Amino acid sequence: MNIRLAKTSCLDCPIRHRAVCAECDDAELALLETIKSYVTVTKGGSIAEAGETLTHVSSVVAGCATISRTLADGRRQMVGLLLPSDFIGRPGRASSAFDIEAVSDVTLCRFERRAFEKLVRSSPNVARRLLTMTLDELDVARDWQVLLGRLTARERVVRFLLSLIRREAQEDGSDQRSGPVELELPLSREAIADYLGLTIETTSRQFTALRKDGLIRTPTARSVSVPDVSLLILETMDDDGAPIA
Amino acid sequence: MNIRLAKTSCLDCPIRHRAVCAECDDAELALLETIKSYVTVTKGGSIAEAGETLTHVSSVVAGCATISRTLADGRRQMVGLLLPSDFIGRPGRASSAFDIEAVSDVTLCRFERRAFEKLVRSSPNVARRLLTMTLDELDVARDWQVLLGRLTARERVVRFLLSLIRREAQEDGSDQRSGPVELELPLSREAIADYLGLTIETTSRQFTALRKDGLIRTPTARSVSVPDVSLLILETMDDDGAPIA
DNA sequence: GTGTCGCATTGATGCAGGTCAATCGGGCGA
DNA sequence: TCGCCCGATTGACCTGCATCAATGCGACAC
Repeated sequence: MNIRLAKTSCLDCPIRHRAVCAECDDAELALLETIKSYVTVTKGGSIAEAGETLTHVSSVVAGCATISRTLADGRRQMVGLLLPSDFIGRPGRASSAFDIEAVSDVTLCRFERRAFEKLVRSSPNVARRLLTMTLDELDVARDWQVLLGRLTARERVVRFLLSLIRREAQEDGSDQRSGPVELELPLSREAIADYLGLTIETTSRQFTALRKDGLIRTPTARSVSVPDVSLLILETMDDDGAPIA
Repeated sequence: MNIRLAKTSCLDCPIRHRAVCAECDDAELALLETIKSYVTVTKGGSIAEAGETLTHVSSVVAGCATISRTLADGRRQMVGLLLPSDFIGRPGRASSAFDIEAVSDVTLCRFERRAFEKLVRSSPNVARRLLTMTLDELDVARDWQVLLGRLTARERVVRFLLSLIRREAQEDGSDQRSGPVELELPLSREAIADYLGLTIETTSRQFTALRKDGLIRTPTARSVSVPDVSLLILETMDDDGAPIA
C-alpha cells in the first residue's frame, strides 16, 4: 500500500506555492527538505484511521483523499475532501477523529510529527500558513454544514458540481462563471452520496434529472459535461435572481 | 445595542485561562491590555453580518452568540455556537462569511483588528493558541456535519443535550457520564431547530418524545432535567452497545 | 465472444420529517 | 385581574428522500 519515492527538491514541487510551505523562505525550506519523505498510498488504501496514533503529518502532492466517519450501523458521512496542497494532521494532536482514505493513488509529502511540531514552533511562516489554511477549512466545513442541514437533494448535487468547477478554475486561474466545462469526477456515486448526506439512489436520480433538464450531460458515469455553467449557477438562485446563499 | 464597559484587568478575567490569551506571558498580556476594550451586545443584537467589514476581533467573555447563515428564502442553518472564551473573527480576513448574533446579552473583549494582527505576528503564544482553538472548532464543525448529514431527529436532539452537558461539565471540571443533571438551555426551540437542521415542530416533538420515554423532564421550556445521563448516552449507542460514532 | 463482477440506474413503495393550522400557556403591561 | 403576545406544543396531512429490489452496462478475464 505504501510506496516510498525518491526525494524531489521542494523547488520543483507542484504544490510549492499553495501548501503549508507556501510562505517558507529558503532557510525554512532547507529545513523541511531534511525531514520530509514521499509516500504513495494506492487507491482505496487508508491514510489514517479514527483514533489511531499518527506518527506523521503530510501534504497531499497528487491524488484525492476523503475525510469521513462511519457510524456503527454503517451510515457514513464525508466531512472533508483532500486535494493537492491540502494538509493532513495537526500539530499538538496525535490522532485524527476521522478516517482518511485514498480515493485515487495519493502521493504524500510527509514529515515526522515531532519534528514538524518543532518546526512550527520555530518557524512563524509555517505556523501562519497553517492557521490560514485551517481557517479556510473551517469556512468550507461551515458551508458544508449549511448544505447538509438545509439544501434539497438537487441543490446539493448542483453545489457539488459547482464546487468542483470552482476548484478546477482556481487551479488554472481561469474564471469559470459561464460557458461550457468538462469535469472528471474524482468520486464514485457512493462517495458523492456520502459527501452530500444522501443515498446513492437519490444522488443518481438527481444526476438523471439534471441531464433530462439539459443542465449537464454524462458521457461516462465518471465525467460530466456542463454546456453552460451559468445555467447551473441559476439553480442556486431563488426566483428573484438573488443567490440562495 | 453596544454598551461600553470599564476596563477590567486581564488577571481578573473569567476566561483568562481558556481564551485566545490563555498562553500569554505577562509581557504579552500587558500589550493586550493596551489594545483591548469591553463591549456588551444586548440580546438579539447583531455582532457581525455576513460580508460586512469587521474592524475588531473579540473574545466572548460572557453570554451566548450564534454563527449562522440565512438563505434568500428564509431557510436558516446555525454553524457555530459561541460561549465564553470563544473567539470571533480571524486575522488576515476582514469579513465573516456568516452572521453572528447575540442570543443573550453578550460581553465581548475586543481588539482592533489591525493591532491584533500585528500582535499575532509578534507573539507566537497567541498565534499558537489561535491555531489550537481553530483546529478544535474544525473538529466541532465536522462532528456537526455528521450530525446534519446522517443522524435522525431524535439522535440530533440527544446529541445536542449531551453536548451542552459535556460543555457544562468541563467548565466545573466535573465528569458527567451518569447521574442526574439540570440544564438551562441557552437557545429557543427555533434556534435549536436551526442548530440541528430541523423544523421547530420536529424539534418540539422530539423533546416531547424524550419526555414521554422518561429520559428528560422539562420543568420550563428553557430548562431540561435529566434524571440519568447514562440513559441519554445509551441512546447514542447501537443495540450491541457500541457507540454509533 | 461470453461470463461475471462492480458500479450505476431505474422502479415501486414506505416513512421520517416537513408543512399548515389550531391551541396552549407563561410573562407582562395596563 | 384581565387581555395580549409570543414562543411552544399538538394535530392532520403531505412529500422528498430512503428503502428494497430489479435491471443495465462497461471493464476485464478467459
